Amino acid sequence: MATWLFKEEPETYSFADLQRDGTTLWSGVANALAQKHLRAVKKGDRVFFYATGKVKAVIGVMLVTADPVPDPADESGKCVAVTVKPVRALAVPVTLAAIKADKAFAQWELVKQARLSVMPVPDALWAKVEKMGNG
DNA sequence: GCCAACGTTGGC
DNA sequence: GCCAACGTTGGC
Repeated sequence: MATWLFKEEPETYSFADLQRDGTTLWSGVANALAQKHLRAVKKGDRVFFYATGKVKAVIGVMLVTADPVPDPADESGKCVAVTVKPVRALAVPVTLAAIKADKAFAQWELVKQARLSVMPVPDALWAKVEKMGNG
């Protein structure tokens, strides 16, 4: 099982929206590197929901419920999308500021490459964020 | 195929 | 609201 982080602007689609919907197709990822990561996602993988914009924090955990499929919104047919469902909201949001303040995260794409919207999460960092999110 | 110009994203 | 970083586009 691999672990990932997906970014979304909560005014576009929030974690609460996902909890309400029960499941959603994570589509509309256009960036080439983000697509490369997305194609490597597998059913059963876990994903952090990171809210951009005003929130700027990891706020929830999701589960991938199906392997990547062609993104129905993409006319080129090259992009993929994955289906996710919510697992739980973190007790405490893990803010970008808190992540940046800890040098263990210094090499992570979340810190180094602000515009990347899909990225892997190394095991050690996943455990650390989960611990920080438990409050 | 290169690169300048332009557009977009996301943090501040 | 601004701007840095980065991606994309289009002219050559």
